[in-house]
Amino acid sequence: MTDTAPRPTLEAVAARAGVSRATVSRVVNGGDGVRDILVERVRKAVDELGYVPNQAARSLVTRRHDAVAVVVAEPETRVFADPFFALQLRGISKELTAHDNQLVLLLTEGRDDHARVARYLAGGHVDGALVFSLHLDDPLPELIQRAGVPTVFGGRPGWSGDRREVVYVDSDNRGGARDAVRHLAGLGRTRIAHITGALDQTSAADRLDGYRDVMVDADPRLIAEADFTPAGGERAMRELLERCPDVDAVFAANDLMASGALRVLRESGRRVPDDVAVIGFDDMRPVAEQTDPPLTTVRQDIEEMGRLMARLLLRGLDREAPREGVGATPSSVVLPTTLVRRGSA
Amino acid sequence: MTDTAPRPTLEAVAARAGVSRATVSRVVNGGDGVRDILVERVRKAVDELGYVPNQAARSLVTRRHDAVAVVVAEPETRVFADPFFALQLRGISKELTAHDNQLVLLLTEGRDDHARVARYLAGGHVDGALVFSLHLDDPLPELIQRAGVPTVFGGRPGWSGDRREVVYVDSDNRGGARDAVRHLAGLGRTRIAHITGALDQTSAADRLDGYRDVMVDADPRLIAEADFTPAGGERAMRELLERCPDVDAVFAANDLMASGALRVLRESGRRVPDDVAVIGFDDMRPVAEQTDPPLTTVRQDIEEMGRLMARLLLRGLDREAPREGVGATPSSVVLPTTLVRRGSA
DNA sequence: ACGGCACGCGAGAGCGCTCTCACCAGGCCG
DNA sequence: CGGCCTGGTGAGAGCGCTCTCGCGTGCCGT
Repeated sequence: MTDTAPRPTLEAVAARAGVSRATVSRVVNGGDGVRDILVERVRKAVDELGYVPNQAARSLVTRRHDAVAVVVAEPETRVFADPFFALQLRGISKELTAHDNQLVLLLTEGRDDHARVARYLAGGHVDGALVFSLHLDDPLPELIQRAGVPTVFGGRPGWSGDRREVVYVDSDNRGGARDAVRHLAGLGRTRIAHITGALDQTSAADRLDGYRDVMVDADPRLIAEADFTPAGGERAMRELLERCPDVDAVFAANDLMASGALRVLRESGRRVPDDVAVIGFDDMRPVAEQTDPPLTTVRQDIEEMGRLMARLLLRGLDREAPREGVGATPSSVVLPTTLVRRGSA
Repeated sequence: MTDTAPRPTLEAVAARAGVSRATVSRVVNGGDGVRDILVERVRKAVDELGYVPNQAARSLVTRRHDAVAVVVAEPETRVFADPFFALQLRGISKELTAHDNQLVLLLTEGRDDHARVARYLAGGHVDGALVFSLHLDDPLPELIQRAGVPTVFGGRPGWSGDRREVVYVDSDNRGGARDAVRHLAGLGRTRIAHITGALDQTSAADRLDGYRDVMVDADPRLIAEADFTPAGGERAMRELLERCPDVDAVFAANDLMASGALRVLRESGRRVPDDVAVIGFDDMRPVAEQTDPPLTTVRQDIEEMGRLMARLLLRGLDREAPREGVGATPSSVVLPTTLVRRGSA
């Protein structure tokens, strides 16, 4: 807990290098149009003095902050409980760091915080925002969009976004689900059940759609609604066994629920995968690799999603590829998933 | 992706309210010493114009940022893989938000990033830092301390800190370990083994110390070194069974390793807890509750740790309890742990 | 040889805010 | 009834930086 020493200013560096403030500024910001001799002198002075530009002063005039807000809505929910969040953040962080941007984290708890976040974003403290919001009825995305801050969403927002373009990055939930179910079908399974996630989240809804794409006229009793939690998975599995004792495969909308299902199946005396094949979603390593048997699951590249979100946002901010018409208004990206085969299917 | 509209300035509000900039500033910052009539007028003008203070301009003069950096070193390691991180962050976020501070997240990957972080902190962009660094030999804590930024560490840093006071928040790892081992002893177990965490982390070392406190002259073969991962736990458990087939209890330094140990014990035909009792550490719910049998473990209040770190830092920054001599220089805090009994011991 | 034209550099005007200080009322004391 | 405080207000000087100008210098063309 020490006090900050008085920091040298541009003026000080200028004096030491025997040039004007303007020249120091030029050097510090790239040094174009300054003779090499002077550049050298200034660099030396900067080093000797340990000069670091005052970001506040700079932002005041440039109106740029080189900072991006990451908004995570309602972290009580699943995002926060699993490594998802950490991985996305890591991807985001890497990308932002590579472009010298800071990451300002805003976590919201409940509706009261929405206003706070909106105010902060509208306050122009950051150049843009990356927003994670899971629930269909979450008012946050719209609030943010209205704040007029360039934004990229993590996961397809439930909200349709007027006519303004909403940019998001998501996994191919539907396609991944299709792959999973097709794999089960390819194994010769015919009574393939689905344990859904919380259906007020687009990811859960999309995975259900993927399931239906393949199981075109599936027995509706083969679909059990749950909530992405292990306990929910257990409950759903019990329901399924009761309704359809002949079930021979289960596609759970995430690994946590799949692990719950696995437990119930074992309790009921079913062998996995012999009697019932099980597939999860996410490829949450700590869970998927530790279940018995190890879980076959649909992997999504979480870290890459984060990185991509940041990249899209920065591109939109003209941080890279200034014009060229190339990335003027970036559009949403849906990342592919891959099926990871382990023991359970 | 919309552009930010031109934001009203203090001047504009002043004009509209028919007062001077100074008065508006006073009102915005608490409004002491301004007649109620004027306060009212200014508030109205602020609302009508949607005025939000420009933080950059404010920081420029106040030299305060109302922002705190959270530095997470080497997130490849365990912090990042489990909900730990998310929970701490949540605690930190809550506390910071309550005091109107922003959270700037800095994740470092490898040594190269150290300099970057140090530079950032030294750059005076934030008022203080909360630092998570796990490894004994990590140079980061020292770098940061030298940057002269008020800092609170998460977990006891391995580094002793010259003579400057190092402030940290930690769980009572040693005490928690003692409780666990005593509990096992209380169950009548005599051949109590310990699976350590990565011993280059203070938490692992402290838990080992706690184990030794109780098992004063334990058979050294009862101690197996591992690394906090499930695979490490499995390996260690196998070693233990080989070295000491008569082992009747295991205290693992975290839940992940305990889950691995559980698997190996089952494979070997041992019943838990009948033949071998098992205790973990952390109380990572998704793991501890899902093992078979559910894991008895030592709980630490992660979120509270985060909250406390933030509180200590803010207090050190004079954000609360300005003088009074009360919290002038906050000192480290070690939070108690509690034993959570489930099925495994 | 002289006018023009780069190019390199410095002077200076702000960016939007805070904060000190001087000023002007009143109300109080002597 | 005048001097003096006191509390409320406004004027103005910066905080450290960027960026536009305009002024020199050296170099080219004719």
